[in-house]
Amino acid sequence: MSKIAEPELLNRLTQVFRTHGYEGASLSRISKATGLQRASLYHRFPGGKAEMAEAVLKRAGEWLQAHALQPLTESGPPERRLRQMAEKLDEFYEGGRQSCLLDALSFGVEQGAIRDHQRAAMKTWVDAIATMLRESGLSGRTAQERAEDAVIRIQGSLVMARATGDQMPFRRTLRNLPQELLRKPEPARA
Amino acid sequence: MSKIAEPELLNRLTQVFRTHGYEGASLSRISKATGLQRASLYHRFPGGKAEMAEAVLKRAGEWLQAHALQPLTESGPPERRLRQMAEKLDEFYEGGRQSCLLDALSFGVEQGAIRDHQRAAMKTWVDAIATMLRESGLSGRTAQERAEDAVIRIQGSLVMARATGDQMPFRRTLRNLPQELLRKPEPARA
DNA sequence: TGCTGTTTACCGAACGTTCGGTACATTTTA
DNA sequence: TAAAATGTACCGAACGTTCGGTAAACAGCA
Repeated sequence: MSKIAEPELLNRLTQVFRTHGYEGASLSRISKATGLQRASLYHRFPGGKAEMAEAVLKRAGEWLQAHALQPLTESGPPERRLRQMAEKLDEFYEGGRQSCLLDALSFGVEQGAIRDHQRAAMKTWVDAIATMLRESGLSGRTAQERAEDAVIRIQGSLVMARATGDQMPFRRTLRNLPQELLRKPEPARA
Repeated sequence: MSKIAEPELLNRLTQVFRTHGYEGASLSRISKATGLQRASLYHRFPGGKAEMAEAVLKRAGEWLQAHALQPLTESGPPERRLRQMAEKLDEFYEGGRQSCLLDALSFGVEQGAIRDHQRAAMKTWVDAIATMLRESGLSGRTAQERAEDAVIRIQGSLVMARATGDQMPFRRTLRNLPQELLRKPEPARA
């Protein structure tokens, strides 16, 4: 059928968007990365670049859901479940060498489906962690804040990794994530 | 002399780069935002867009150094100094509504002066916090990691703010920053 | 002071290139 | 052979950049 199969095509598209952002992901670059000419790309994605970005976001979201978030809902000690998530995130972001699409595609994209998708993905991610933390005994409010904190730390360490070229902070963040999230809540301060 | 003075010019340039990233900051957009025609921009910045981005980075770095990092070196309780930094960061990022240039300009920019500048800026920032934490009694290693953590949290919460449109996580991150950084180090775990 | 040459700041128009996108012919597959 | 997938050739628009030139401020000197 296709000279290049859908999954691999999406892989390469993802790579381009992650590296260059939305505006930097020109059709020339995409064409070069995928081996498909402009017209062939428009055959696969009649909606053009916007549809490519959406497809890439959708797929990344599905992968994360299936591999990183799904373990959170299973049985076993909470710390273990969080470690599984961290492991998958490490894989997804290639140890900090790859950017997050939610960051890369948040510049220059005004509104529309892409923005909506981003917002929803972020919420899904936070909610999944928060739900798990609540089931582990944390209060609703603490669980929510820590879940946000977890995503914040991951995103921030990816930014730092990209800006400095050093992946260590990212890996350390992932490693410390489980215990940070599960630590005893400190009493409210004066 | 100038129809638009240097500081205000840089303000508007900063705004464009923050919002759209490097590739998204087209000369048309910059021209519209500054009120200067393309050619006039090249009078101010003979090096073109790259020089504009550099100038913007330089200025942002100087502002942060003078307003957010300098208080860290002064006298007074550490927590108070950190609160002053957080206050200035809140101002700089307009409560989470503005992106960080270190993030925005990290896509699509291959290498060269801009990349070097980013790397240096990130290091300066982390070092300033780490030095202060060390002076507050934290061990060198803990201080370094927590300083990285601080920057990570700020960057991450900005990403989240941008992706979700909600500024609360950013503000909460800033508010909690001082106590998070100064809390007693936990003993090494099993 | 008045004159003159230089500098500063800006602009309109155009440069060649690349952008995202399309019509249509050709190849591949079933 | 019909349909699906890909390639060739091209479009108008926008890209970053440069050129030639204008108006005003500034300089030195009589």
